[in-house]
Amino acid sequence: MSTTPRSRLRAQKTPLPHAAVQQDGTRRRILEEALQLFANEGFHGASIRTLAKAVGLQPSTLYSHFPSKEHVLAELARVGHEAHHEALREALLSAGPGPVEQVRALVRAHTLQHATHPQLAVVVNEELYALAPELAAPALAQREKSSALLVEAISRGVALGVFTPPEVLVTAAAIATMGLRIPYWYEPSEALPIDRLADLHAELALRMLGVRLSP
Amino acid sequence: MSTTPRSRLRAQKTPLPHAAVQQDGTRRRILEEALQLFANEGFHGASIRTLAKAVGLQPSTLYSHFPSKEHVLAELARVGHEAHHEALREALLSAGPGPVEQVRALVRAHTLQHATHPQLAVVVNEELYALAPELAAPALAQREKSSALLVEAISRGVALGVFTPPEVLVTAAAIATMGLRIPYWYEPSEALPIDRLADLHAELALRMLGVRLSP
Amino acid sequence: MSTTPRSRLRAQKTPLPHAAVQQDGTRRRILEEALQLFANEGFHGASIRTLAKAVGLQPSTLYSHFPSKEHVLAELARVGHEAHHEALREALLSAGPGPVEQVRALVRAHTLQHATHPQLAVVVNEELYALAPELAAPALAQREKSSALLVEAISRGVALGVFTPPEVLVTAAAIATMGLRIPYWYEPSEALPIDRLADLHAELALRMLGVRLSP
Amino acid sequence: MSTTPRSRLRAQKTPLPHAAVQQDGTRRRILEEALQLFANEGFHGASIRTLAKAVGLQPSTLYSHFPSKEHVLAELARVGHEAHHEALREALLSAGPGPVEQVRALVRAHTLQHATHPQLAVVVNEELYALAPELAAPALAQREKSSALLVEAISRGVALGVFTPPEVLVTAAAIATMGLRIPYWYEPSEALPIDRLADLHAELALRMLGVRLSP
DNA sequence: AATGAATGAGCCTTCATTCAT
DNA sequence: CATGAATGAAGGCTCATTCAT
Repeated sequence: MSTTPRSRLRAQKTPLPHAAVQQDGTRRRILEEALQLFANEGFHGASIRTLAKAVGLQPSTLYSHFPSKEHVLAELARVGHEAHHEALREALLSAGPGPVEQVRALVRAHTLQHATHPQLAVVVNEELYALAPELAAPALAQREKSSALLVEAISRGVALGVFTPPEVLVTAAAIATMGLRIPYWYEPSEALPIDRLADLHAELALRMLGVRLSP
Repeated sequence: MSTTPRSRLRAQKTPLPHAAVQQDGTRRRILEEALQLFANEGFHGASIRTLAKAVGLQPSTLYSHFPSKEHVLAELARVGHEAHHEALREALLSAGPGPVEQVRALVRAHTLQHATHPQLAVVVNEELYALAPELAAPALAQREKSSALLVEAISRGVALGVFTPPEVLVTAAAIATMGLRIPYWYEPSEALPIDRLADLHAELALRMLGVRLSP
Repeated sequence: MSTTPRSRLRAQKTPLPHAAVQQDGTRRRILEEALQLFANEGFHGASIRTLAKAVGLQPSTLYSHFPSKEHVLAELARVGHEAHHEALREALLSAGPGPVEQVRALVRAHTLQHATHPQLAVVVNEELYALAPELAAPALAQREKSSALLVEAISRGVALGVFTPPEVLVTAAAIATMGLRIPYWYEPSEALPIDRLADLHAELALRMLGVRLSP
Repeated sequence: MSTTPRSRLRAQKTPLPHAAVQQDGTRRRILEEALQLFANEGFHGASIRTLAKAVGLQPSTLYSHFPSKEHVLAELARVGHEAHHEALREALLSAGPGPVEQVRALVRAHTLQHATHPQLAVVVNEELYALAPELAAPALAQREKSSALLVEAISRGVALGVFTPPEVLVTAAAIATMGLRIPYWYEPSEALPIDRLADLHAELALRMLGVRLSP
């Protein structure tokens, strides 16, 4: 009854993270367009034909670059998780040794990543289920490692008596979750620039952990 | 390369909320099975054939009960949003007049709803994009009203000087978001029963709002 | 439902006949692999990609050696029919002038050819229909000449009163047919070596023609 | 370079054997057209689209009647082998107890079957390789049983001293083979009607077995 | 000779849906 | 209400082939 081009996100087209930039020309263009399509219409909702048309190729040509539609998603998942993990790791490295600084750094990086690459965040978080287990595995492993970084920082803070969360894992989940929904409601604006959002999320995270910053 | 029955949720099959129980037998069984399928495989990933088989009917028979596949999703969305909104309203009614009590009641109800009906939560939150605007509209309207309830409670607390969030809307989003991801990681257990999870989320919400409960 | 590598023949990989040996290296390797593939999976069932992989080349490279997939089959057909015809001609030359000796020589050669080159026999006999008429024509012409050799030998035997078949053409067809099915059931063994099979078929042929050898 | 509608057989369209006549209307028409197509262009050379068009249906409609293209072939194989086996069995039943009569009856039935249903014979003999093993299995089992009938009759004749073949199995193979190639060269004519062909093949078979009928 | 990207037609099959029964 | 045959569009993917390098 209705031919509906509906879109899941408010975000405009955003570039791939640096991790994927080095890829060869056509392959990269395929990834870029697939990112938009999978983000907006879902993996199952986007067709190879639509993707090919978006890239300006014949459907069959896609198979010179990826062995299947699933592999395109798998590559996006790999790129997305890698970029995310790298961002967290760098944040941790440039933060001081204190748990407060570290959590702040982690949350800021997490937030910035999701606000800067909303489509990638959505695809990586919502469409992974469409992947065969063996193709999803690498991404899931990296995801585990990323969330461990936060849990460890929190645990150290608890051990040091700096953090007093009501329960560590539930609180860690709550903190990580704040970032995940960003693509669905947030749009950068002068009133709320990305960097300010990152600060706010860090502040909220620390509040959940029982840290009182301003009296 | 892979024949993969992959599932998005850890949750087992859960019943429809009371709001949908009154529906006629077959129609209700269709909704129940559609709920499982849309939750696990996505709206586009689940086919009318699969749904029919799950219900024990021929595909064509579904059209005696719903005018289209989209309408099945729309009905689930209606039911889900209605149940959710109703839960929030009741929570608010049975809470006292204080903002702390009200936020606690709202967050608890929000959490309970998502933990008790994880499939419905997922379908309602992730699959609405597959609906034509006119079919999604009622659900989106109700969603607006629901989130307004929280924002209002927070705002009154701010006005009364009870709450001191760093920023009202971002904080409200963070609080609401805690609930939305529950289906993806939470499973009821003795160590963390649903009611305890609700308490924890309420506590975390109040912390974000600057309320110090235990000294 | 099934990913099935099925094979039509029991025969292992066999070499091309001498007639084709003189061909240049890569071109010959293409013919050799095509022979296996066309024999086992049929002309339409084997793809240029599979063939290229078997040879260790890219699909496009095949076109440096043959103008099309059909031409590969045509060349196999040519080689096969030529080798077959050559074998019959040589057999006839080294046989004495008597019809019995000649039929024996022809049948033996026919049998040996089919037992020694089962793949080629299958391709040449079963896959020719996949060729455009103009490409199939040379092979069909040679086939005509080959079967004429047998019919002539028989006819002379009849004229001389040595052979008393119930009907010349049907008997000739029956004799020729014995060889054609060899690839489907025969495997060389100590109990039934190729040469013995050839003798048996010759004996059977002569019996059909009414010749009583052993009293 | 060439769009070639080539045909493997000289035979015109022939009906399905009685065994398949009882099938429901559309399903049967699919089988009938598939028989022509698979016989003339091979299983891989015939497409679902071509088949659908020949039946006057949409391609998708075929899947209301058969779960896959392979299953259509499997059903033809079943029907063909069943009809063939049935013909042999009936021939044996109406023959007297003597080995000569029995071989004559078997060969006549075998020949009649192949001359009357040439396309079925071709499909059943040449296209079975395109079937997944589990789908081909029933047909292969029946084939085994059918050829056992001939071998048994011959063996009994040998035991009784009536037959003196040079070697039982090779002779049996030669006898059975005569029938298999009929579709490729035989066309019913006044000069050589089907029944006469059957007599000739029976005569040739008995000659191979060492039986001298007319002095 | 060989490559790899690209093509356009075509592959088998599944899709949501309709309709006569 | 329920069915089963039918539809027409679209699904992911493979086909043989071309061409610039």
